[in-house]
Amino acid sequence: MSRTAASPRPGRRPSVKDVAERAQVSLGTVSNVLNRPDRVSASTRDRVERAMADLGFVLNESARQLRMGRSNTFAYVMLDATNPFFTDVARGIELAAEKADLSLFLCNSDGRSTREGAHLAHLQQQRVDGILITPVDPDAPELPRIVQQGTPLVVVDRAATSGSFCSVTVDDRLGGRIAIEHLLDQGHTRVAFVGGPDSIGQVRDRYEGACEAWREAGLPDTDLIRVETEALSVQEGHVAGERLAGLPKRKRPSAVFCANDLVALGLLQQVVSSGQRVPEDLAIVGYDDISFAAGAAVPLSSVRQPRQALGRAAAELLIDEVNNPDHEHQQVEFTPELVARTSTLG
Amino acid sequence: MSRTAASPRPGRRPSVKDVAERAQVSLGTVSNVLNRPDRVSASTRDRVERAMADLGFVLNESARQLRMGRSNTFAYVMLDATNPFFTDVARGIELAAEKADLSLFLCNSDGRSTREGAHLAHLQQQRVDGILITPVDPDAPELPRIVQQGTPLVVVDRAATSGSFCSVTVDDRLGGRIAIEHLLDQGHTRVAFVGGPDSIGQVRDRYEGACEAWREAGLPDTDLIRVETEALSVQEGHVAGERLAGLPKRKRPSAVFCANDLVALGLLQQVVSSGQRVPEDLAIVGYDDISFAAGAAVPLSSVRQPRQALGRAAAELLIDEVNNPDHEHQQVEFTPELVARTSTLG
DNA sequence: TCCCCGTTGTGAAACCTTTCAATCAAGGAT
DNA sequence: ATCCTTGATTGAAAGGTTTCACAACGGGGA
Repeated sequence: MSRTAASPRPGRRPSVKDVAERAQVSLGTVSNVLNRPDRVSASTRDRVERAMADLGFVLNESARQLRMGRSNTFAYVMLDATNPFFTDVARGIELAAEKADLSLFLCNSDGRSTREGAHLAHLQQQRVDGILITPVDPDAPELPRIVQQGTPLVVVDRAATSGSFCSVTVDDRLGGRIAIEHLLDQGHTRVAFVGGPDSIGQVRDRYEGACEAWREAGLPDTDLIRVETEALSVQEGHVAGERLAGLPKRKRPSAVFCANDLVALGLLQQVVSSGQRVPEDLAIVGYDDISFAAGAAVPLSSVRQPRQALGRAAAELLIDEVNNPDHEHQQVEFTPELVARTSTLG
Repeated sequence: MSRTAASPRPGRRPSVKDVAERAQVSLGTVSNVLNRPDRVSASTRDRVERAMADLGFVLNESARQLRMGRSNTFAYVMLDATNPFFTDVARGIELAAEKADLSLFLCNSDGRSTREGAHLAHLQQQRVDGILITPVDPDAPELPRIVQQGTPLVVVDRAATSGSFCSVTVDDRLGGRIAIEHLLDQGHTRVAFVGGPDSIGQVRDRYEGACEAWREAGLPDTDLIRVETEALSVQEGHVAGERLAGLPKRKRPSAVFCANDLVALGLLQQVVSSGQRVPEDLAIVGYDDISFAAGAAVPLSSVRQPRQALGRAAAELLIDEVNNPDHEHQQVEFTPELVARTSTLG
């Protein structure tokens, strides 16, 4: 392949100054064409616009930001960009941001604190107007520090512990509770909770909710089995399925509650392919209701979270914080909802 | 909730100047601490660093960029952030970028040209060092224009038509061909191709490859049925399943080749839930081999693309273009590979 | 004819950083 | 005592934009 002729620019890119020169106007006028077109006569405006087109002028956002002190940009630091739950949340944020004429950058921490920290530092230096984040650790001291240094921040899908920012969550304890109550309704008295690691707050809360409901039903603690996974992935669901199959028959649960749908789908696949029937031999309920849940060959019952709404609410809180001097930090909590499908209903 | 005491900053954020003042050094020295720490004595360095910490100094990236003329940032404009294929590509890009000490911003065009255009304009203004993009339309005149205006660009998963940039692709015709050849091997003589809309280049190419293989096998064109969908989603796969079921029995295919895995999974679910067996009644092969494919209750055969490698290669080409004055544009093409699972093997 | 006002256009200052030539101090060699 | 060298520090310029006080111009009213 041959290198195509490079653009004929003389090293530097055209600036407003160049445009001004070519259009025979002052620098300020060019800026006016850009920002207050009404304050400049039609004829000069034309001239300036033609000059911009001829030169291939592209405004330098760094310079503008430097001058203006704001960037009209939000960023969302996701915990796991490959989990459909988070991409849906991102979609909700994006829609709200678009409506408010803000750009949105997505960053992926991939569950690693170091990567998260690097992203945060960079975003702060970029002077984004606000940061949305689903943090690896919501108690990390960086978060309040960032706010304190002047960049507003909203935590998504975890509760704010520090009082210095808003948060938007779904009630994970309640989610755990309704999942278990549903299984109890179906007559199950021996159930496994599959998920982990325990360092993930969402997992802890869902498990606790499950325990509460279990105890209230008067069932013995020992009949709610805990199977801990190393991650919330399809792969780990598979592994968990094998571990369950290894249990002596009488200890085996008749139903499983998975900490998220990825795990549930992995488990489902393992269970079905090993010849068991779902839900007759084993009922399964997942969490998140990602779009693949309904599409599984045994449609998966799941605890639905309002994913897009979650994102939208978070973005709106941030927008308020940026624009409204009387903003007060809020903790918004959504309510999950059980979607019962074949995997628990026979 | 009460508003927590705002940070005690006096309106403005601390700049190097403030740091310099507090540390009793000149402005240039602070910059040296930041950029060439070796060129400043240990004692002053300490003093400066303490001042930075005390003031909560955060470097202003806009100013730096303005001065330096480069941002050390790439961006990837994705076609569909909710499709696992693209998030995996993004992951590959991210890993390569991280290794080269570049930040990566992700943008989602969501298949809409207008959104894509808005993102591109904004990125150009931000002066990102380079753009990776899976375009809605690879022939859009914006792409060469952006390059011509000085921002290098690499097209991902589509071939470059203009000679002004690199591209990284997977051979979609070959992918279509091997999918069909696999089905022919299994003895199928009546097959449907499901996917659309036809405006998507990937869909066209895969279909053409399929046709070629079909003709070479000497089978009549009419026995390769075309079922066009409105999008490449799980939902649309479902719809397509219903349409197939509506065909008179003798016209019904014994196997289906889907343009991507989302469609295949939707179809699979519809087929299974309507009581047919896979692959006995209907064999299914998908495309992309996303992680949910292996995890489907009938594990899905699929044409695997090297997703992460695709992203990595694209990022590396862009890095070369940015750093190497002798860079020559290249079209890199990867080869897809069939992964046979239960959905075609019984 | 003169004054005032509204409309256009101007030019310099400010935003914050990096760079580079120049200065300064101190110590070693002559 | 003087000169050189080395290493540390300085100060000013540059980078592209927006803003704002101001000038220039023309026209309407008195």
